[in-house]
Amino acid sequence: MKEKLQHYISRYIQLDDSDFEHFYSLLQVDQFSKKEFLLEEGKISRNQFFILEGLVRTFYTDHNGNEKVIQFGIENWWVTDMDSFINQQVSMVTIQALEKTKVLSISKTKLDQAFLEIPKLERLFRIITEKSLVAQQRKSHFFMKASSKERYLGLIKAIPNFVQRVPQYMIASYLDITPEYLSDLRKKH
Amino acid sequence: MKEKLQHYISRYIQLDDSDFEHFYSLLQVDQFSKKEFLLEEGKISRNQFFILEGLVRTFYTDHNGNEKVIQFGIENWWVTDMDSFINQQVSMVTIQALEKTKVLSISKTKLDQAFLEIPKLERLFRIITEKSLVAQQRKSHFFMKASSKERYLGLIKAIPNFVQRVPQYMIASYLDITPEYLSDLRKKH
DNA sequence: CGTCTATTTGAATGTACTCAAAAGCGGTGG
DNA sequence: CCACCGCTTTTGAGTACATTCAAATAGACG
Repeated sequence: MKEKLQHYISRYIQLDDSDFEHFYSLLQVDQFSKKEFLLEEGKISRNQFFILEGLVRTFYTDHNGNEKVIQFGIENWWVTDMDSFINQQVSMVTIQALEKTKVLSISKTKLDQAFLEIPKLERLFRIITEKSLVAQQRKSHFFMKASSKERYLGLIKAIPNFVQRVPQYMIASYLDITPEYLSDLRKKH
Repeated sequence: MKEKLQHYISRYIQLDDSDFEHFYSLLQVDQFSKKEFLLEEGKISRNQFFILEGLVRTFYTDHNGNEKVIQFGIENWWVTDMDSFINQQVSMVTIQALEKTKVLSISKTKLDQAFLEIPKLERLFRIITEKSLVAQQRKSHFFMKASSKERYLGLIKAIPNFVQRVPQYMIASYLDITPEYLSDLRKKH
């Protein structure tokens, strides 16, 4: 738990034990059972979550009342609605556990405090944010570039075992196609 | 020039004059004439650019040889291909000036140096990166949510005067529709 | 003024959607 | 342990949105 975070951090910056302990003391361990919400649409995202184990999805509800998945989050990922978290505005999205999920969470207030008290964290979160940005851009470009069939094949190639942990209609939603059409694609290959 | 950057920075962090001068000394003023490239596909993005004046587009070339615009950049924006810049990998995109464009540029090496010598810059770039991430996400979500007609209307509403500075086929490309279909949309409203 | 580039028009086509219904699957209670 | 219920996936028909391709028209610039 502690070690998982420490190991994660060590991939990006060097943080001595006392700084790490200090940071860790600002975090809180939380558990969410299947279907529970980490964040709900219409509320403000007060926390950023580091996933220790489990699986979550982020989705919004469109004007027809359909839930559209925009991201999945797994072990060793930070998740939140950045727009809501940073600007402390009402969120347009919901984050929900798809499995029993254990996280470390930190509030906006405490994170801001952490930045002041442990300057090295600025670097860590700069790097994490850069990684997120790159991931987000790669996703966008792939979606623009690829046909829906290629998107599907790309996904099962990129994270094969992950597809089995998630119902197909959520995969379809993530790929931005209807479940019916995904079913078609699967049949034809 | 100097003042533009200073003013921009002051929106996010407080930086004393000596730190600012130090940072500024690592920057270089560059000018690109219309159609010139700030970055070319297949090369590594060595620099990050702060646009002082002018207009650029970022695009990639798809398998049919069509150029697909993924972003425009204007005054007071930092542009680069983050994926290529951060990981110093070959870039998949090209950045081109659409007008005579004046920028401040900083190399990866110098920016890394700057982070070590002026720790406050970590915070500045963390914040800038967060802003970019949020902008990128807003764009993605809007594109997922809205129909192509809504995307067009949204664009001309968001940045009306900007549409006139850019040929229509680039707008179409940015909206991820064909120029023919955009022409249709415009006719019908 | 002529040439090159950008935009519009139109017809044929394809990709993906909607809606309705059937089939499959998994968990729960009797 | 089986039967049923609810949820998920598949199937199919009809349709809409957006594309391709070719050609005509308009616009910009030297």
